Amino acid sequence: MTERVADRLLRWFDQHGRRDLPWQQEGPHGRRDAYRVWLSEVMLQQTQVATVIPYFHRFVEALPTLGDLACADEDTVLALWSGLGYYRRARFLHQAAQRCAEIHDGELPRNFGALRALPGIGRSTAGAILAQAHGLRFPILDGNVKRVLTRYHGIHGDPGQSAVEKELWQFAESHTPDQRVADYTQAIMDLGATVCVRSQPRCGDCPLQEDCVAHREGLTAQLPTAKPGKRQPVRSTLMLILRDEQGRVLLERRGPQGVWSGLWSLPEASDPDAAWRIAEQWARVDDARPLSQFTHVFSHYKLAVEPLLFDRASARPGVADQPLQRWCDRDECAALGLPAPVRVLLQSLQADHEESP
DNA sequence: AATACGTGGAG
DNA sequence: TCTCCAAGTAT
Repeated sequence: MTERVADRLLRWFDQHGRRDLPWQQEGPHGRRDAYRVWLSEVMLQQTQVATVIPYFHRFVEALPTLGDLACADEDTVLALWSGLGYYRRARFLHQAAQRCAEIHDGELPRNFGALRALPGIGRSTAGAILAQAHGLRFPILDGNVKRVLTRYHGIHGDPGQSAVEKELWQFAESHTPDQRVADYTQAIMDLGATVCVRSQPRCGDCPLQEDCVAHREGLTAQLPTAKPGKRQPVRSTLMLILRDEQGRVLLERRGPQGVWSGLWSLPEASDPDAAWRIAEQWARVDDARPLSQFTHVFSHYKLAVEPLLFDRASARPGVADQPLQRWCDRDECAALGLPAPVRVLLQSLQADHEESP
């Protein structure tokens, strides 16, 4: 009889697991802080550990408790998230914190149903929080676990398909032990992240090698089944950089729908005529200076961006003040959530502005 | 069920 | 340069 999966993973974890991640540090009561575990789990959705770590440090330093998050401005939250992507996560996180303040006595619930009902917390994240923060026996099924389980059990088919996913959840549930659930959860993720990696897995170092179907049948390169690729459409936009004498730039808050929702970004136009109509409210159209174009890649399309710089712009009398528009200097930009390419664009411009004023 | 939703690193 | 996709969730 082969030793069960959980015991092999836990033994491997004691030797090779990651125990120094910032959200694993125990609080004064010898228990992990559920707020930090939650924050880390949300940041880690579709995002790698190395990317998350600096954002996590910055975030908990600025907003150390769930109460701090609940009371924070959305702009503050989005500024802390700026560059991490999938900004809906940040908005949901903020909303969930406010809901905890209102109906859960200012704490994250320890009940699966209540947790799952909070915005941005799905089945896997709810399980991860309960397992990591409270040691409760709940399975998780993230990308790491999917990779390990599809290979170990030899499961073919796109893991995004509901039938495949259902089967994976059943295996995830059945492997989860009663004891050391937090360590087990971390162990299977660590195995996926460091040994059972997507390309060229290190099967020689794997504690599950002896009865892994994919290893036995030479299928590690075929599993998990890749999802059918799609060609990404290309959209294009003009971004207007309206800059006044003090180097302040006009920003607009984006709506709640679509990409970069809730972030502050540059005014955009689909064609030059539309760009002139916007720009002439603030600047001389003659001052238009095209900057070098670039393409920004999203998960589902590409965006070809043509930046247009208008110097000597300023607020004009007669042009209605819009609450969704504001002129921002460098410090104000730093305090707002900006799309990554916009932040880069403005920073490069800032350097330029300081060198040759 | 299929799609929207960011960004950066790896190969 | 290009493809793939990483600690998923919501609609």
